[in-house]
Order: sequence, then C-alpha cells, then structure tokens
Amino acid sequence: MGRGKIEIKRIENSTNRQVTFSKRRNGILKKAREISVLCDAEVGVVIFSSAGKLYDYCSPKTSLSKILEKYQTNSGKILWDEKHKSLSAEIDRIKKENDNMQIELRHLKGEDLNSLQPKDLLMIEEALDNGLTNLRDKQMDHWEMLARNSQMLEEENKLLAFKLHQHDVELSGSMRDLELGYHPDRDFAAQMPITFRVQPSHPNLQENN
Amino acid sequence: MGRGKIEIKRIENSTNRQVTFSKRRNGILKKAREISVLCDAEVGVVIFSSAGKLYDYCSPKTSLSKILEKYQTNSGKILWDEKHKSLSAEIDRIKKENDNMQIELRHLKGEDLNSLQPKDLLMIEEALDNGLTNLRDKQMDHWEMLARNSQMLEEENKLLAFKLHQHDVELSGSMRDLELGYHPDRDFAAQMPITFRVQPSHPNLQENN
DNA sequence: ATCTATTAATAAAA
DNA sequence: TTTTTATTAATAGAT
Repeated sequence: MGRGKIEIKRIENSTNRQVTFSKRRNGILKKAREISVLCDAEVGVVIFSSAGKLYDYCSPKTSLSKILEKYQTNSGKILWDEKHKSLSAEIDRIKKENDNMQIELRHLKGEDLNSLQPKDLLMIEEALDNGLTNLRDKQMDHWEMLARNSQMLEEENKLLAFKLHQHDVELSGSMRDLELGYHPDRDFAAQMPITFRVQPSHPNLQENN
Repeated sequence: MGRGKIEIKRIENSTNRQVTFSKRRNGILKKAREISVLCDAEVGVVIFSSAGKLYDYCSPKTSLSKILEKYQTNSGKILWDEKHKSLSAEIDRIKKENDNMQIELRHLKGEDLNSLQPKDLLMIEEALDNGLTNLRDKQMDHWEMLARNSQMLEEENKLLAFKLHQHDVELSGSMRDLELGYHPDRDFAAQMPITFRVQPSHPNLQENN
C-alpha cells in the first residue's frame, strides 16, 4: 500500500524510518480506536519511537492500569516483576530490622531472656545501667532547672510583693502627707509586713535526688 | 476497505462484531509487529474482546514489564496495581513502626532525652528498673543452675573416680587372687586414695550474687 | 475459513 | 511535519 511494496525489515534511511513511523503509528492508534468502538473491545497500546518518544492509546471507560490488572489475572504473567521484587525485598529488609529491634526492646525490658547466655545478659545489664545513668543525669538536669526556675520565681515574687507594698505605702503616705507632711527617706523594708517575706515553696527540692 | 464503507460505531450484530473483531485484531497485531521491525520501535498492545478474551503483542527484545516501566517514567502516570499499593502501604506502616521502636530504644539507652517531660522520664526509668529487676532474676537463675550443674558434675566425677579406682582394685585384686586368694567383702572406700576425693572446683560459686 | 470487491493505509515525492 | 497520489494492504460482506 504505497507507491511500491516494501519488505518488512528495519528501514535503514533514518528520515524514511521516521516518516514511516509517524504514519504507521497514527495508523495503529486509529485502528485501536476503531476496534474498541466497533467491537466493544478494551485496548491498550503503548509505542516508543526509536528516539524514545512515547505514544499511547487506551480505550474509553477504562485505563491502562485496569487493562493491565486484567492482563495479569488473565494471563498469569506478572508485570511489574522488578518493581514487585524490589518492594518485597524492601519489606523483608525492614521487617528483619523490625524483628531485631523488637527483640532488643524485649531484652531491655527483661523479657524473653531464657535463650540468652550469661555474656549476653551482662551486655544487656550494661546497656540498662548506662541508660539509667544517662536518664538520671537528665532528670537531675530537669530538677536543677526546675529548682533554679522556682527560686527565680520566688525572688521575683518577693520583689513584686515588695514593690506592691511600697506602692501602698506611698499611696497612704501621700494621703498622710496631706495631713502630716512628706518624709522621702523612710525605711521601706521595715515597713514591709511579715506576710510578704516569701518562703521557698519547696525548700527540700534539691535533696530528692 | 471492504465491500462497503462502514461507520465507526458499535456493530450491533453480534456475529458481525465478532468477525470484525477477529479480522481487525489480527490487523492491529500485524501492524504492531511491522512498525516495531520497520521503525525500530518498542510496542506493546493488549486487547480484550468484549467476551473478555485476551490478545497481546510485545515487540521483541523487550517485555511488557519493561515497556510499562518506561511508560511510567516517561509519562509520570502511575500504573501500579492494587498489589503494589498494598505493598507500598505496608512499607509505610512498617517504617513507622520501625521509627517508633528506634525512638523507644534510644530512650531506653538514655539517648535523645532532651525533648521529654519529667513524666516521660519517670516512665522510662520505671521500664529500665523493671528490666534490670527481670534481668537480675534471670542472671540469678543462671548462676543457680550453673552451681547446681557443677555440683552434680562433681558428684558424678567423684562417683566415676571411685568406680575407676574400684575397678583398678578389682583388677589388682584378681591378680593378687591368683597368688593369695579372693576376698569379696573388702572395704573399697577405705582403699580409695586421697587424690580421688574430689573437691568442688568453684566452692564460692553461689556467693557471687 | 476463504474469497473478492472495495475502501483504507501508506510509500515516495514534494 | 503534512499533503499528495499511486499503489498496496486491509477488510466487509458473501460464501
């Protein structure tokens, strides 16, 4: 079908090859479209040119995914084999990692120790001791921070209470000044009532460690 | 191309449809074969008849898997089937589990504690204490078992040594009997030399706990 | 399936 | 690429 008959073998002339590809590609995609309409068939076509450019067709009301799914159930062949294998391999790898951690965790929690040798037990004991040491250091840090913080808060409280009292005194002083006159060098500390001399709320905080 | 022109719409006559399907299907597969040879193209075709029967073509030196793999990278479309989605989901799930265990392990080892609240630290401390308690119980069991075992071995040794000596004595006794006559009621224990009265090899084994 | 009249596809050229 | 057109290939309808 053309100006001459051609043999079905690779077209060596690159330009010709490209032109023929373009025409025949269109032909195939058109045929695919036609058979899917005429005969109610599901069709999927994927074509790569020798340059690697992609062309595809998929009959309407379906998708390549669905067609390929159907292909696999129908043919028994497994597409995606490589991807599949690598995913499965990764699952295996992670599961193994998981199991190992699971075991290590159990051991650290003192479970499933029956199969272990005394040497293993000693190593776990060391790990636990280390963990406890680190942990208690951290707890100590926490306590110290809390203690420092509460001490600061107490100092601040004390100061605020004092300022508040001072304010009161100034107020009443001013009022009294209206009657008795103003005395700027009064001893404020002495005026502070005993209730504002704040005590630490947890005086033994640091001794709990 | 035929005795008459036809409209491209579903062929209602079932027999005609089936015949046309068969002819056009062959046509498409032939065209696919031809373009792959003529133009050096990679082609994959999957066709399902309306009855669900499968026909396919794949250009030589490749496979549907490879073509579809290429299709995905090239088009960005994902053709994964359900199996793949579930595999990927499982990977995600396991990885999350993994991460959590990783964190728990680090915490038990006293690492990465900075982000934790005092309450969390207490829980970890409790876990570690529990672990140590269980572990030391197990170590105790081990020691006791070893101690019992070595005691048993010592007893057995003693017995074997005694029997060996007895055997010796019988032999030499028999030989002497040839000269002096046989005395069946001899006291074997008294004959046992001091070297066979075996001592425990680790007399302080139980005191190490 | 096979035949064959007819349409469709396309090779070569532009 | 796309169009043109001569020619071959595909196939619709019949058998």
